[in-house]
Amino acid sequence: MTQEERSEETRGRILAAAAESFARQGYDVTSVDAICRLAGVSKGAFYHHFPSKSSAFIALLGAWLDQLDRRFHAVQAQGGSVPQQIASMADDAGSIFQVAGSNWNILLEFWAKAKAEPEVAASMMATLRRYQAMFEALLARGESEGSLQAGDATLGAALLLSVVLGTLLQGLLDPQGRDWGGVLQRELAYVMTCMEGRTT
Amino acid sequence: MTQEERSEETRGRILAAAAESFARQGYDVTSVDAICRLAGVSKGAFYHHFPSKSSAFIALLGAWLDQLDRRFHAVQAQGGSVPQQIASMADDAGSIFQVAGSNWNILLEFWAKAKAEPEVAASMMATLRRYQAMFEALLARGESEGSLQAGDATLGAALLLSVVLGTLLQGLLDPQGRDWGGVLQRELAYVMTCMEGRTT
DNA sequence: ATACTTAGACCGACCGGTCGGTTTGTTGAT
DNA sequence: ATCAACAAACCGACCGGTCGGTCTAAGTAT
Repeated sequence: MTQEERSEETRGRILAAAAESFARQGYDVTSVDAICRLAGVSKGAFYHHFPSKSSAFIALLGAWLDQLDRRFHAVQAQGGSVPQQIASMADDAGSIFQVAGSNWNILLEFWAKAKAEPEVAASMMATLRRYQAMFEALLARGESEGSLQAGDATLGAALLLSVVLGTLLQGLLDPQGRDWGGVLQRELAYVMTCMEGRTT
Repeated sequence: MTQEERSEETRGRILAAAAESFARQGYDVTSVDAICRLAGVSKGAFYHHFPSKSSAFIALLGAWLDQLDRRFHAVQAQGGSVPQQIASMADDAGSIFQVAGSNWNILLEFWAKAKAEPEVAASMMATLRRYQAMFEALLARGESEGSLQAGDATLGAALLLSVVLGTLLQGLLDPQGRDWGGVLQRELAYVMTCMEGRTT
């Protein structure tokens, strides 16, 4: 294995260990030593790849948002009517709930840290606003192609975002409570049928 | 001032200081010393009133949930049709967004800590399920009194909860972004008009 | 091919400082 | 006098980050 490959793998192991620890215990409770232990790596290695503990956190946030974007664009690339695309996204998001041991808990950490870490806050705000704009554009397109009469696209986009985030939050807080993937699909289907015929 | 009054006031000051610190910096970052400094009280006083830092956190969570319950019941006690009551709750929840410097940020801390602290997790799950049940009952009542045709009350209740939580989350992450109180009101109004005429 | 050099990857002991919690002492109400 | 209410010094554990040193892959000259 070349040096670069090895280096990249170590970096990846550190990030994976950090993600798991942050998701399970939270950022502050997780010590750098614990991350290194879990990654099977020394502290020196950690600080060779990251200048600080928080920089690893920021890196995770970036990777996470990138992955989200890729999912989003994959759905949009496959085409279809607007209601179909939204249903697709609901399926996609829903399927994530079922992934056992997935690290979506780290989302709570991102959200919680946003109020103290300006960089996290900025990322989160930008992401929220970007998705709001994307949903608005999607609804407007649906209106123009005739598959929707949602009325106020801004309000509709906010509603869709709220439903997704709210359901996600409930799923994180009460994972065993219900089949949240299914709930999200049905909620969005419900809202979409409303938007398919209305004038307000 | 009697001893008991003085004691109660000190306890209150500690709780208020803890709430503010937790909301602003987060639970783990906040030191007991910082709480005491903010409350103008010594460490001895803190550990006289609370056996541990986390017990103060749990006490705050309990107080918070109690306050939420009181708001909820106040709205229900004033009567009115089901759609009116939900609009009332939207107004009530919406007005909270405008309260400057309110400590609703502590909600993020409660949510984040739920994954590591079983007691917090249990409280959160129980609260979510209780409100789900209350919304279900409310929708069922609306159906029986003829003011609603929401269809699946379980789904409808989940939808309402998701909208509220999702909007709340967005408001916490991007407070300056929009008038979230107004957004919540309009979102709920939108959903309610859907529920007023439908058979699915 | 082989010996030598170099630079990045990695190790792990260590440090200054902080934190949750305890202990001991003091005060004021009853 | 007694005891709850508080103050303040104190303790041991731990944490983020540093630093001198080691190892090894990759280049270079021969």
